[in-house]
Amino acid sequence: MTVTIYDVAKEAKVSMATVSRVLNGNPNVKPETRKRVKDVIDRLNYRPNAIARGLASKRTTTVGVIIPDISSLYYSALVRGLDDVAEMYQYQTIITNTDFNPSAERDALYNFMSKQVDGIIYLGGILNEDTLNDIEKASIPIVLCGTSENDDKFASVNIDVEAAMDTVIQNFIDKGHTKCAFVKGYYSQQLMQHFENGIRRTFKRNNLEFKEDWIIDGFSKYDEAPEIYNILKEKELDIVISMNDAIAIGIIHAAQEDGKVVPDDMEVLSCANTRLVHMSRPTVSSVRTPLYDIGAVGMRLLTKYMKNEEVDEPNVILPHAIDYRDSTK
Amino acid sequence: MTVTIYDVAKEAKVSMATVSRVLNGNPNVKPETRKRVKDVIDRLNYRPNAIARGLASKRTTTVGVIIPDISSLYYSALVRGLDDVAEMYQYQTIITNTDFNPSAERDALYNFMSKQVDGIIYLGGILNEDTLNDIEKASIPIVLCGTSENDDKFASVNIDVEAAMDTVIQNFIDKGHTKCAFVKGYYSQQLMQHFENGIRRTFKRNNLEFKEDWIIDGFSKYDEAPEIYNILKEKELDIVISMNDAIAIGIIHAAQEDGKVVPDDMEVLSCANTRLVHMSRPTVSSVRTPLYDIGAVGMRLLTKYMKNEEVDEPNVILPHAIDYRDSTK
DNA sequence: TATAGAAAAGAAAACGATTTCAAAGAGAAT
DNA sequence: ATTCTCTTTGAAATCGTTTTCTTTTCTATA
Repeated sequence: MTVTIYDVAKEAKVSMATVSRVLNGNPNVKPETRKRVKDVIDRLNYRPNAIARGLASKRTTTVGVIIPDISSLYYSALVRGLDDVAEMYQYQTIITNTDFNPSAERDALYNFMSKQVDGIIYLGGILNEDTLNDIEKASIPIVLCGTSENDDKFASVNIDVEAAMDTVIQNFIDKGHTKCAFVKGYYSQQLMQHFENGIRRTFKRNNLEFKEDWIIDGFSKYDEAPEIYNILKEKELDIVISMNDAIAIGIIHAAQEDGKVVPDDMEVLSCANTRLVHMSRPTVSSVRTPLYDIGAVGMRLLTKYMKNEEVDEPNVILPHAIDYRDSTK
Repeated sequence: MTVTIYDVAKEAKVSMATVSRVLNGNPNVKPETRKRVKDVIDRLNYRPNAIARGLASKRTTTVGVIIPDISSLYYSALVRGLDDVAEMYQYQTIITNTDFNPSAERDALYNFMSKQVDGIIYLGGILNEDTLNDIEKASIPIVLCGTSENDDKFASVNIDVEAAMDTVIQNFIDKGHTKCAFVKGYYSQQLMQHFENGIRRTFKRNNLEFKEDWIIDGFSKYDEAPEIYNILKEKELDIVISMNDAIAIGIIHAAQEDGKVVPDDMEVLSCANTRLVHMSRPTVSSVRTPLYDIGAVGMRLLTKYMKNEEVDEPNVILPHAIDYRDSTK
């Protein structure tokens, strides 16, 4: 039926071991033998069974990816970066959406372990302590991308979000503002915490109070923006830092609907950096997070671990910038 | 080191076969034995090795997905639908981005075969004849989602895009228009062909000529829209059917930049149906393609094939609608 | 009490590769 | 011609399951 390494061996009049050597580029094969085997492989159209290979070698050339939601522009940009690098290094990815659900994350992780993935990229929420231990016990390399884990236990790739927020807020304060709304989004708690920390520390440094009720949480979609806008209006907050692009745009639209002009009557800045920021009018000022690169660098880092290469810096901080566009003055 | 089925068997004082039976819910196990084995499994924290399982059973609970670009809103929406259903049926997906590159598609397909996937979801361009034969030979179930393959050789899920275009164009013609631009996008040739066919047939039925140079091809990104707009202006085309949301929005913006008012001076309708259509001003009229559902239904269909269930209709056509928003009169 | 038949359990052969270890072959040096 | 070394090859174990085929153990009936 399907042609196996045994068929090739028989046909080429060598042992399975030799075929295996040819397959894996082992140099200890006489050139003529190699050629003979290769010819047979071509002729029989033989393709090694990756599952059998995985069982024997304990390597699957597969990496598991945990992600909240692939249909989000933010995460899919990350994933594209990570997939492209995986492809370069001949790995495939198994992606699991978890919507930040801890038990879904746990299940996914155990699934990965059972499928013997060579490594894991984690873009999720908070890792459960027990699950963590199990991953460590299985000694599967794992890299955290853009989730801003405090713990230096794991390799990670991020930007310095606190610094980014510091810059943004200082800029607003320098222009005479003393308050701002912070609209959270559908991201991991820690990531949001880091953003918040950045905002807080800048207010503090300037001896200004950051009021708890400037934090607006619990919204995740563009459609909910009018609701958010009403809250902003009520609280008389005309500087808005939104973690989410789509929500930032929604707030702008809601303001316009209300007869306001952005940025004259309200300034909006987004912390995400998807294509959307260019696609609204006015265009949205934002923190330039290199999403694709975070994914790419994360996967590159992971390949190093998977191939047991030297890693000089396990916690990578990528550069960021603030792009001021038309939604701010 | 890692605990295997053998360890469980020894500890529970049964054979591996019995443990395997418990694992797979085989009824031929005495309840007390079952309990004993289960207890040991829990105690040892045993997790079956999916690779070994795959080798022995020839089932991997994995499906391969071929997709042009996961970072596209269009495709990631499809994928989310398909992933959710896969998850329900306990399958994981391996996703490969191919950018419509035929050789990348081929490689991905062979990779899937070597990894012994239980099924394949294809959202790509055109399948190569040889590759096709190999898939058939390997008898791996495959479902085409939203790629509008003419061939009824494979199961598929689509909307009737020709009918959709017919409706749209007839509507424009009824309002007295006699020409329209058709801006292609980053989708499969066949899909675009189907859209084009729909447009053509409606013009023909109305005894109107559809001019070849109304077709604008070769653009894929929002940023390129100003260029497209210039072409439109030159050709004096004020009705624009864009296959891509982002490009539709870009054209609207370019028109506005040029002092025109959409829809008064130019009407724009998009064939894609991503969240973007709501997020521009004016909002974009579009064909309501149920992307998530196409993915979900496609995966459901695939599970039927993978479990050898009865399939009554392998070529599913999902309902569509035309949503007229503010970019058309 | 014997016994047929069903239910439960075990032994061992797959599955299709890699990998270890030993053996054979080929030259080179003496 | 013999020995030694290095290269090339093969035999067989191994990876961790499932599955087939027996064998053993029950249960119910005669």
